[in-house]
Amino acid sequence: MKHESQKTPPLTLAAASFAALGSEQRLSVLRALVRAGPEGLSIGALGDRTGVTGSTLTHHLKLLAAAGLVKQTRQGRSTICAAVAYEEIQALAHFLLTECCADAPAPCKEHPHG
Amino acid sequence: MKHESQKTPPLTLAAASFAALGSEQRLSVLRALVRAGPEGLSIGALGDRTGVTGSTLTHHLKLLAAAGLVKQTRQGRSTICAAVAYEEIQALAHFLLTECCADAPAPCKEHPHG
DNA sequence: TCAATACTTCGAATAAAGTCGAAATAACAC
DNA sequence: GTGTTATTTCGACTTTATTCGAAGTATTGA
Repeated sequence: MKHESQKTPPLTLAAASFAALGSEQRLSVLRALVRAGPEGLSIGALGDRTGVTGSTLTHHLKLLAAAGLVKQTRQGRSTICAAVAYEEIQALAHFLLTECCADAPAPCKEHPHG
Repeated sequence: MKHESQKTPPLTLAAASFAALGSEQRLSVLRALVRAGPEGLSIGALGDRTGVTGSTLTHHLKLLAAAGLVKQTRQGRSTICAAVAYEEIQALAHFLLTECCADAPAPCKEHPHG
């Protein structure tokens, strides 16, 4: 933990973020957004791609946005969603692994500590 | 990320793994195991550390084991649990990010592809 | 053998998520 | 203004998860 580039979210937020990823529908939605890159996709386009109903999509996207995995912006009458998963996933992985082997009798060599 | 040993789990398993991480109780249990390192902890020791009831712990650990995040072995009358989260988390992150920007009009430079 | 320990399984209660369609809102075209 | 498109909110319902205690299964030690 030399430089502060990696920040670990608090337990509650980390759990909420993992939970947001813990649904097949939301996971495929997020993957579609990751594929789409920074320009994102509208809710409608996501519906076309995933076959999920509009109101359900709105609901899922709100969860993903609350978890910080997706950023939403209004553009005319469309809502454009873009994944910010890259940084988030790194932070989540860091959250889980940052104290790896901290209580172990011998320090571990396999797991590089941040 | 040296050789091609990064394998991406199928959608269903990935979602189940993320869901297994999406509970504060399970997340703190797993973090205790990550802290404990490869020697792991018994269910009883986990109960002492987290204040979770035995049968509930058994239930949660089964989920974590099914997701491949924890490995359980019987040792006498104790069940020893150890995190295998490190590799799993890398694989999950890879699952989400491996096709990053694949559909984007311009290839992205920020996100290194596996 | 009997009793104690360490978990696991079972069953049932409560809580939370997921899903949908219909009505509501908001932006645009005319 | 009216009508169309895109999304959101609402209300109700179904499904799934969480949680617990009591009873059950191994394992060990006396």
